Amino acid sequence: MEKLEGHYIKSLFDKYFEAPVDLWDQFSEKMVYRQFDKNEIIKNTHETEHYIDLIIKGSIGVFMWADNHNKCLDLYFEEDFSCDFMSFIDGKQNELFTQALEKTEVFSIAKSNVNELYDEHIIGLKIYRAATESLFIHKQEQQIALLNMTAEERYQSLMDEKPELILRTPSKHIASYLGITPESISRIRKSNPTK
Amino acid sequence: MEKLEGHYIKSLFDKYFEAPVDLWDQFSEKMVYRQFDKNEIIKNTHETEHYIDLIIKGSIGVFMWADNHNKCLDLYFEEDFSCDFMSFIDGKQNELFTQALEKTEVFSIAKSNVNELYDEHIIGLKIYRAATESLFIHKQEQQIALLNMTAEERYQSLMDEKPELILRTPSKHIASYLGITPESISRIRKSNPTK
DNA sequence: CGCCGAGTTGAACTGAATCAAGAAACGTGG
DNA sequence: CCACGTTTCTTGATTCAGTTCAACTCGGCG
Repeated sequence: MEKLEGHYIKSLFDKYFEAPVDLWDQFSEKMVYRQFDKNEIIKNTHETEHYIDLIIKGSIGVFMWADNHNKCLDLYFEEDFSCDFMSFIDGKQNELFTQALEKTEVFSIAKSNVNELYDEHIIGLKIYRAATESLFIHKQEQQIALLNMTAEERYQSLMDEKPELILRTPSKHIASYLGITPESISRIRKSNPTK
Repeated sequence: MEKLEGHYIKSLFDKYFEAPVDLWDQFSEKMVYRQFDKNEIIKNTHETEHYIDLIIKGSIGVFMWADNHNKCLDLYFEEDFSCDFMSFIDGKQNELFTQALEKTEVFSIAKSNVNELYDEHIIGLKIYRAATESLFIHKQEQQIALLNMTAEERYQSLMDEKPELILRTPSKHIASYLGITPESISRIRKSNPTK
């Protein structure tokens, strides 16, 4: 797939905000197809994020380098919007980088085009509002998990919510995403042979 | 203070988004003065959040009950906007409650008025966009702190960034905000007599 | 075939929690 | 303003979840 179509985009956005198809058709013209190899860095540390990437195939992680380890802050899959939102929002460089975890295809929206959409259509702002709200809620859920749950509970919870994530993602990334070591993941799996 | 004035509101919002004073004057008419006693519950668990509260005096915490403890997810002070944003955004009840930590005065904006502002002025949406973006960034910073820093480092970092918070807030709340126990806070303070 | 990164397993260690008990601070009513 | 009860804070002893370090296995790939 190298060209997007309004109905398809609409179906992706409907969970956030419903808008007429012709708007999405118009919107699709602003999107650029890109693809990345497995392990390719999409946005490196100390670069500014210029794109929101809609994942068509593959998966992308947002990482940060600290204490000689990559810490995974978020994982994105098909139909997710992947982005270092922190940098995208404030327009600054930071310590985060994004990396394709598999061979990955995306449709990218440049920040300048996003801004243009806001100015042209109030609906663009409403979509973006919905998106940032959903980002906030997801982050708060991560915070609650880290504050209230043990390593094992966090793993179980992820397993229940996104079992396919567990299968497709190297366990070292899952480990750092949950704030634990690969060794601990390994032990949790052993002690709990629910697949 | 029981009535707000455009220039004052403008000064509060300018860090998020700049807009003309007359808009803020108009906006101020939608705000209602409320006050709460120390420890008064503002929004209880299993209630829906209907307001964003601009704190004029005092402080407010967002808590959740889990494992026989109140876990503090956020602390707000003068000139902050306090809210259970999770419930405000999705309009649902949840496990969170908000509580005044001191005698507290706020100007509240009802959700219906916020929505009205969005519909009447594109600028209202832009402000809200800025606010949700800032919420996301703050939450991600909390996530990064929990993933990368030790209890002591988190305490030090909070001390450096908001020393007045440490002085005004009961340490049990600071403890749960940082994801540690009051006993550990006490030991950290002892071992590090930087005030 | 041999290498190399990823995953596993074991043993020792440690940061922080838990449990328990006492001291200090707070506020409420007399 | 003081006395008393309640809550918060401190301190110590113990425990434990999860890390660290190190050695080994496995599977994929050049």
